[in-house]
Amino acid sequence: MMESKYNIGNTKNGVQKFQMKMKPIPVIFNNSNGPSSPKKIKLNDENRNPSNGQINNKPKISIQDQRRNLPVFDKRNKLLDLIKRHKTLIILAETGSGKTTQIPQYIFSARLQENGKIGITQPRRVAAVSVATRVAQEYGHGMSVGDTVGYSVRFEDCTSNKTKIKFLTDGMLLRESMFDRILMEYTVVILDEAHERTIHTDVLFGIVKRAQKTREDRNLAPLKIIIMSATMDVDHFSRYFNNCQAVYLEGRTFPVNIYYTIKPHDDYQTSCVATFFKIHREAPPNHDVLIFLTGQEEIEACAHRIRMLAKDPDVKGPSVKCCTLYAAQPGAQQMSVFQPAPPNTRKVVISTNIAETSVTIPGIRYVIDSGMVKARTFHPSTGLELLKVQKISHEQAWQRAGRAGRDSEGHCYRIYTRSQFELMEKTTTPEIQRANLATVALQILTLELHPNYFDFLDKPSKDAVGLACEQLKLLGAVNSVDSIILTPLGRKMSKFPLDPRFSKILITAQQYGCLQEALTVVSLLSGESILINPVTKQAEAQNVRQKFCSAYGDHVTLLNIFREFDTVGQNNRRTWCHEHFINMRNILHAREIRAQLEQVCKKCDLGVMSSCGGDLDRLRKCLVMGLFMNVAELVRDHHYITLDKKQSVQFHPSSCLHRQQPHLVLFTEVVQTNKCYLRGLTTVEAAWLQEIAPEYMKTHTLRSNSS
DNA sequence: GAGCACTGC
Repeated sequence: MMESKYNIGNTKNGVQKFQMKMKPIPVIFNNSNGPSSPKKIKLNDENRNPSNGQINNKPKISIQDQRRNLPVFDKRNKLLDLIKRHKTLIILAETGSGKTTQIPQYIFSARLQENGKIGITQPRRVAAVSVATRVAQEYGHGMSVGDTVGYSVRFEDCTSNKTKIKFLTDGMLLRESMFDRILMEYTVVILDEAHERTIHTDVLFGIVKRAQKTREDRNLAPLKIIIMSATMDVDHFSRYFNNCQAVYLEGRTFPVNIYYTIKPHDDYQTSCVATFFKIHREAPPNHDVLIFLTGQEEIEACAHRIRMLAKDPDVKGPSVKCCTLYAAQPGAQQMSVFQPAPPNTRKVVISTNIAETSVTIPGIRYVIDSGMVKARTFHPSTGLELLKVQKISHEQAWQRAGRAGRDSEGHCYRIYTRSQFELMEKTTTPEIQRANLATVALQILTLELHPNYFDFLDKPSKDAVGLACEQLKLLGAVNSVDSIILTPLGRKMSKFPLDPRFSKILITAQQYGCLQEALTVVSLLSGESILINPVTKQAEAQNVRQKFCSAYGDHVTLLNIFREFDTVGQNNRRTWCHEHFINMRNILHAREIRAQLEQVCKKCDLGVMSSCGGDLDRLRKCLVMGLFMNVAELVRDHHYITLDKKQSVQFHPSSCLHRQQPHLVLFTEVVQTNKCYLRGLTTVEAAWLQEIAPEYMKTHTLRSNSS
């Protein structure tokens, strides 16, 4: 049997061998605490309530008292005065200041929004929904969400004509801006969590700045812009917004003691385990631990080691409840992280960076920070995506440490030395500088601007913008790479919340009579993977799903799975998904996406919902319409070369085609890990390429024209 | 025959 890199195998030998090297050498930390954080961290008054009020055994304090207890409360008048006087304001606010829930209410009570709405963006759906719900409660007077206070996220618009305070995801405001580029619905726009620098917020910076100027020039109702951020680097934001005013707001979190290792540790996984047991011996049982690692396999391996070691009679300390947390996990498993550990038990959560910002786990007193993260980067010169384990930035390190100080004083053990820390990057590279920009370029073009001249806070590279424009031209969204005018096809493409290549597939599906199938495939590609591949039951998962596999490849296989799922009755779904190793949350999500895309198709007058039934050539040709620049041909045994950049690649082993070697395939993506792998494959024929993408084929010739 | 961090429309 093959041995996994991380020794998860359950063979007797594996475990025994594993146990031999399981007692990790203790990691020694520097005990002088040093600065606990570059930010000012203030200790809570005993009587004060944490703003989120999650963990609190003290008598209930009224909502209005809680509001008054927030640090931002004392600054209310000063803030309102600043907001009144400045058309753009940066609010630098620490965690726990209450900025997100309070500032919109202050503005509203002072009627600064006049006849318009206050829009507040959040990078994540859950945040937009939960903050809106909280503010509606605080606002009181029997109001429920959707009245004065509402939210708007994908698939869920909870607003009415009475709504004045509207929380929405940054992606949602970006989409709104494509219908009204000067955002006349709003008189105040607050871009919250700006320091996270999501690709959507970055584009919005340019859009609100421009909207403000345009409204000024045309004597329309002014647009107030408020940027709320936790970053220390205000100057950068301020310069961009014409040297606007910035104000600092202190927060309320508990002190976190930081420990660095005395010497560097290359095997950060083992060091994390060792550090956990050091804490485990010393800390009271109800003090929980959060460990940051990089990925699923590593996390499961680490969990296995901790569970094994915890059973060791030599190990001192209470019993251990070990949970893992990563996005690809089935929902139920994720929930167990939030359940408190039984009495006299220590909970340890091993997580990816999902616990950095997206998920808050109550009760964490200790954080162990490996200092590493798995990140996706994009290389515009090759068009290649790279998934790579790399060092985190200072920003991320402080964010991780802060997770130990949510409810009370905490501790953070960094599995790196102080000098290693000093060498890390200060900030995380903004997403816009490491992503495929095709969608962003299309969005900018809807504003009749050229992506080369868009006013970015931080410009993406010329290569990246060039590649995006080139792709849009190949797809027919523009007539030339310099054009700022979208073709009718390009305008239609911009209506879809999709990568332009996928929009193209849907728009042309009608002419191949396979819109139904195209919708299904694109929805499945657009959401997260529906396949679950547990490390220990991989063969079983692949066997049971074998019946769905198509000789045409992965896209048709996905279609088969979705079609079968649709025939399963509501009551049997959960069992069916479990038996077939299908992620139910993700397949239901894909179905939601499908419904939304179908609506967009109808709005674009794409005609009746045609189906190709069993004639799957039509679907495959239709996929070529959008993905002709993603084609690879066989050169020798299992080795392929991409038509576009002549990159040497292989099929990813998870593909249902990986044992076969068709002459020509199209792929959804190429990802470089240890090797360059193609994922999401469909076999195609050379003649189709000539027929469907004659322009492209003029500059890209196949090695062999025999198909 | 090997491994896919995380959001969002």
